[in-house]
Amino acid sequence: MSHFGRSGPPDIRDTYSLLVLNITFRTTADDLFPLFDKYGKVVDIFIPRDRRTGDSRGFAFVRYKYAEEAQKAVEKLDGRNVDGRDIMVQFAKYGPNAERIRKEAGLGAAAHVKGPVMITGAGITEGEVVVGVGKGMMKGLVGGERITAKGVGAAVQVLITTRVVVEVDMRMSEGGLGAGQLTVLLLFDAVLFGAVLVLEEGAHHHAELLLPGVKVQIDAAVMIDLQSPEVFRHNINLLSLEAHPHGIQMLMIDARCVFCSGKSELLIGVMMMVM
DNA sequence: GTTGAGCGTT
Repeated sequence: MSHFGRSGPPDIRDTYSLLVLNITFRTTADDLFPLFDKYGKVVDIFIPRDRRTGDSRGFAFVRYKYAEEAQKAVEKLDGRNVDGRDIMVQFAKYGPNAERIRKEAGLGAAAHVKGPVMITGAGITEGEVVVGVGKGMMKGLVGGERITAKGVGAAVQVLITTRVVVEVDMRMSEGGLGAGQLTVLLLFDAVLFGAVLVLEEGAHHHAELLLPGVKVQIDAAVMIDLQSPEVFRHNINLLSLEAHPHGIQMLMIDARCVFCSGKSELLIGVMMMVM
């Protein structure tokens, strides 16, 4: 028997569904459970079957309680050989929760503005940061919206799950800061986990990452014009960036900057291209 | 009893 009593669809609210393709026609939910449960709380496994014959249709839906755990399972299990076949694991795109989840991902781009921008130093008062997420966002999401964060310290996380062009534009306003601008331009088509790019002061960074079938190039240029460069620091971390053979595309960025100078001009461009 | 791109049950 299954771990999940098959008396109709369970409560699927607040769950994250993975589609598991290419399983054998003999594979059962009980076979999959120990595999997937290693990476998080699996709340349901459903293997669609032929109405008439009851035969497996060769794929499964595995539902997790938490998105992070589902993501982990994708990372760890996609491509894994199970019972002689290489399974494909990806987020379910057309299920009942798919729309909600896509929205969450998009809203996350906005909502993950963790903290406020820090503006300290002589003659500098508290300022304001406006973070705009460009139009490239998936439709129905936060495209074009602007978020304002006030306070101290700035961090922006962008989580995207599809091909998209994103512009994150942070502008300092008021606060005696002079001109400060951080522009992050992302152009990507694929994802690649664990890539970390830290830009030190004045850095010019170029990295190439090669994945099976996908070439990702990351270009970052930093131009700084500061009166007092020594009091300026910034970094951009590509927290996660995954090129996925089966279509899951995800990128997470953590961009921070600290302006400590009365006059600063900063332009950071990060470009990723898939060839 | 076999097969092999795909997205969902009571």
